[in-house]
Amino acid sequence: MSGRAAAGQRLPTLEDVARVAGVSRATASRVINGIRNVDPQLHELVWEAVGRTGYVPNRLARSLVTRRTGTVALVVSDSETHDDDPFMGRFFADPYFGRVVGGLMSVLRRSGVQLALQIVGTDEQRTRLVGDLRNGQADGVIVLSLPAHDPLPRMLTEGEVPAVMIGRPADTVPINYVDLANDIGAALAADRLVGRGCQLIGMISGPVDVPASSDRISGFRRSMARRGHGWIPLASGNFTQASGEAAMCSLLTGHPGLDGVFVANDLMAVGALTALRAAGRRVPQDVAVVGFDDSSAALAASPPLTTVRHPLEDMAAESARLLLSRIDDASMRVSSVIYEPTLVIRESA
Amino acid sequence: MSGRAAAGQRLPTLEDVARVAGVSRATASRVINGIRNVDPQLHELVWEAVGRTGYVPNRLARSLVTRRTGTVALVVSDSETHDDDPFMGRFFADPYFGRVVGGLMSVLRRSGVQLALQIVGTDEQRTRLVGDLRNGQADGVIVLSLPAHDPLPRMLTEGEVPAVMIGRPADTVPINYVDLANDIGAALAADRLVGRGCQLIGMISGPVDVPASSDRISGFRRSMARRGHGWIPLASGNFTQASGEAAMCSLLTGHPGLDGVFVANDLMAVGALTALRAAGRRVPQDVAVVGFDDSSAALAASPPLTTVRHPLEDMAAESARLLLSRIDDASMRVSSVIYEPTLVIRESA
DNA sequence: AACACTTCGGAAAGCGCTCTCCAAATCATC
DNA sequence: GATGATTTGGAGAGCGCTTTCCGAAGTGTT
Repeated sequence: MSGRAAAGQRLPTLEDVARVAGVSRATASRVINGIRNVDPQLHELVWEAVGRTGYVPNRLARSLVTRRTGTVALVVSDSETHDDDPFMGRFFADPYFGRVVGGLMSVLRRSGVQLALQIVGTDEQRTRLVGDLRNGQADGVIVLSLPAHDPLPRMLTEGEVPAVMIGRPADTVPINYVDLANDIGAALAADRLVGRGCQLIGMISGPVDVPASSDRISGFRRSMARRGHGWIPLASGNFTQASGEAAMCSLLTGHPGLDGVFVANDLMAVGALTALRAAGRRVPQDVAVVGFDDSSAALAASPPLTTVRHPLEDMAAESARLLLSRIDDASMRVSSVIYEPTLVIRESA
Repeated sequence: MSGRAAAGQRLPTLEDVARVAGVSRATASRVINGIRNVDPQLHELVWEAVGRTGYVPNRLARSLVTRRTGTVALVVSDSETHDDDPFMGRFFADPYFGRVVGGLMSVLRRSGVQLALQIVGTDEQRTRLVGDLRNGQADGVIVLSLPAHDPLPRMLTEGEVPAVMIGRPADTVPINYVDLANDIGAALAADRLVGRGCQLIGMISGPVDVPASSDRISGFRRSMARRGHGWIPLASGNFTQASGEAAMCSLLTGHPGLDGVFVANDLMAVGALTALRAAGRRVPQDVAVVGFDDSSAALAASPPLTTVRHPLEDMAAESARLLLSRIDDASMRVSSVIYEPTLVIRESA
């Protein structure tokens, strides 16, 4: 049907289509883009020529003039690390990243929008990124910001690049974001642990300077205080399984009577489970454990983790929708969406 | 330092830089791209103008003429499913995807190459994709092909698009690929299980029509046969945890005396562990379990899984290197790399 | 039949950049 | 100092596409 140009040849251009159809380039363009009314007869002729030549519009050329690329960038903003730092590897291996991509794609695919992945580690890379974006490299960006104080969000707003963050920025920046009510999630965990009758309840947190983490800490503390637990033992890790195991050990050493623990993410919770088992504590009989994220690790753990469900896919999808409408309507005011987590009860608490 | 153009304004172009520096566009271009010798004085002038104007080259325009985008596409080729099919979500949530991205990025980042994500489900989308690629949408592609018989690899070679597959194509296609010696991995598992003294050994496989999966089956069968186990009970799942649990149940029903099982991936192995526990079997005392992948689930499982380590990041990195050199040298012959897996011994076997 | 109004196709001006070609300038050589 | 060989800067032709502008043709009204 479609006469593919012999491989290796110059590909057919709009010019070729126009010639074959016997019309001007302008008319061919109008037909192909469905713009304005075109005589049905010519219309037909053009499409036939498209079929015969095997024409495929060149997106680059089109973007150059329309100033629209049909591409959205997912930028992962990392703090300055060595190139060989294995951290990024760990980040990608964590289901977090994939869930975000999946959520974004579920929306972007429908709109025929592409996703381009960008990783920036240094300020120089950030500057270059913003420059490229202002130049129309992508129509907008979804930002996944890892460092506690990231200059990127501000750079983006100043550069007037349509952007949506997943997770609230640490500093106050007028940028759209989609976030989770981390404090509510922590309160859910507190409820469960206290409701179960736990007396001495500890917490294993993530790094204290990233917003998602500090919100979980403060939310947990506040909620526990309201229930008469004025002080709770705290150990912090870095969201990895190993750090969770270490934190659990230190918690157990300082407070042997611990009978409940809230862990700020599932991966660390799995580590905590290991430490607990090694210490001869049964879960949930001796120590109840509540995790956070409801990642696949929660279900795989034994016992399966009671955990705060983080609707990450939904949040990512929403951020994509937000970005898309922001791209269509530049005048859109900054608006953000906060999702409420729910508690998934399994066996660990 | 850099005089940012007021936001919302037209961005400075090469033309502007040339004017400010008092040279021609051609000279400015040459200086910026470091091409040919340029009078050191002009050189200086141009860079100064770049700084003063805050000029950032427009990649789109550049790509249009150079026919190089500095972008590589990661294509996930899926079989035709409903748009709302949750399968893709599961795929992204699995660490497999993230590990591939991480491996690719570790190489691409260094070369300043971007990664664009593409998902194609229907043949129409595949056709459009190849068209776009031939038009120079990306310099090459890394293909992650899911369906058993995917037309994409052949379309890509016929379209002369530089491509590297991760995982061997099911049909014989002259395309570069990076794969794992799945059969050797299966043999490693067989060794371990037999070496432990297991008498009745079963296997839980993935879908029988995808190469990675069938290679594990045939490799395991062959290796077991060589050790005197002419026939092994087989149940198959679809690589999900739930399917692993179900498969284990059916295996146990048919062969209550089972004392060893090789599971074709860790996620299913975790499911199998659950089924085993429910059936009152201790692991590894009653039944030894060997998984495949060494994903994070293996370490999180209890007991931690003995598993065949799949060096996915390394493979992805290698595929990126292969693609990059293929892009630089179009004449490069088809060449593939096969990685050998290793066995990671933990507690489950 | 003359007028204003609308509809529609084509010519051509770019979008921002690279790169070929040419002329001018520089250098070396005898 | 004249000649040829080599550098080096600028003019301008595109890359493939969209879109403005304009004139020609068609429609309807008095």
